[in-house]
Amino acid sequence: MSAIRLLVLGAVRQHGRAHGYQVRNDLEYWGAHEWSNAKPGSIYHALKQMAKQGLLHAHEIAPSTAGGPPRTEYEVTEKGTEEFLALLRGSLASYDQRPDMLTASLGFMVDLPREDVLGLLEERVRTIEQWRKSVTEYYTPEDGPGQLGHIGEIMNYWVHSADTGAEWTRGLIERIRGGAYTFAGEGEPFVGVLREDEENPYATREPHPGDAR
Amino acid sequence: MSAIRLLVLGAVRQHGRAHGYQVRNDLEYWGAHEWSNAKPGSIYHALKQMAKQGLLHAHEIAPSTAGGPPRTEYEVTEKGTEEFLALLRGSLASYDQRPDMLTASLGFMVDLPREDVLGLLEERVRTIEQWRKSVTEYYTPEDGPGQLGHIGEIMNYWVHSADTGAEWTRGLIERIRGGAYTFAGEGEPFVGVLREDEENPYATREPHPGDAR
DNA sequence: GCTCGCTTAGTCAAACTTGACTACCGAGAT
DNA sequence: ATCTCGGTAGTCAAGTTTGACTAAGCGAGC
Repeated sequence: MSAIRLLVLGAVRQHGRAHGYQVRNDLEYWGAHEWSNAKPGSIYHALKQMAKQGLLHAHEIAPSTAGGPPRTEYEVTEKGTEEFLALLRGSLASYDQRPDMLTASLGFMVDLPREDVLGLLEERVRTIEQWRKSVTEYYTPEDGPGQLGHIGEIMNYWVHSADTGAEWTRGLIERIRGGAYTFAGEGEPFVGVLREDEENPYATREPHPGDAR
Repeated sequence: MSAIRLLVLGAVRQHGRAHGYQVRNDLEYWGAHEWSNAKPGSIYHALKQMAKQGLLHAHEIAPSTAGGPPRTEYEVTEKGTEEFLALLRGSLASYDQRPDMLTASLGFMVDLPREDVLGLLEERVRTIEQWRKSVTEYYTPEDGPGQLGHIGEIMNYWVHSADTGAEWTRGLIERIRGGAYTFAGEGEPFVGVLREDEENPYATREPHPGDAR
């Protein structure tokens, strides 16, 4: 699964009630069009689909005063909140090697209590270690590792990714355990969306070099 | 773009001529259903689409002797070979953070001359360094990095990934420069597909732990 | 001689993604 | 007065992905 549902649910949730264009602007503000598949079509599709599945509640609204077609506003339902939290926990704890999911869940991690996040990240480290073990066991032929030829580089890459990913996760755990950031139930939450009247300082900027998506 | 086209072109190319089920078996042999979106539907779709676009040439074949519906055999056209090499070079040189593309291109890298691969990997390192620079410049606010809150962890993760990715690439460059592996034009190529009569030792195995795809 | 299950080979609908496109309004320029 | 331009809000067709499903032959067992 892509990060689009997590992102859209998270954006609507932070507003309380939001229309598609607002969500679209938030995701652009977060730079999500750079590191995920957050394009207009995907966003509107996700909104409609999740409304159909009862994760969002859609309010039909009269034409906006600012031009353009009439807009629909959405609210996250209880079921939607559950889904959001499940997606968030899942992508913090699992090692699926998808940078978009991890990036999105880092952005939302403060919506969970500190202790929960620590537990999930520890689970993540365990998952990575287990994955590493299964890879090295599985792809080491009986005749010794030299037999694989250049295919061994694939395993080498995977193991390197797993090791550095685990190392980074341990660093994050330490920082969080050391008191960094403000988590759910610890006071004023971090504000990560644009207010209705606020302009987006990151709109229409040039892409990063080397982005081949 | 996903890795499916690169994988399918590569598989057909190594056979010279192959039908869909053969490609499907190769990809399973390579474990590609574990680390990419190589499922039956995607494979057959890619074959048909690339045939329509002239990258593959389709031969209609009589019903197989082994049961099942009649099968279609494919051959890579000249245009398809160009596309394959372009995809391969592109995914070796660019930093798109997609493990499936890099994994696939590591598997096929020996289809290129050694010097070409070295050049592409050096380009990869430069691309990563440039990307890292643009990220750190862009996301460091005027008031100092502390202002970002937990959002700074996203940048931290990206930078960590970039640095470890560059380091790994430098290691690979060294090994290849040191004479490892057999590249195009250097003699007997590595055989990476199943012969028609060979059984697949990796068929229907249990998934790796922690795979959340 | 018949059924059950396995392998072979591929199809299909539903969902998702992509990039381009539409339609509307207001503000400033002509 | 009207024209065009940029911002607002969303739609659409084409392509891709997913997971379940089909259909045909073969061999083991009854």
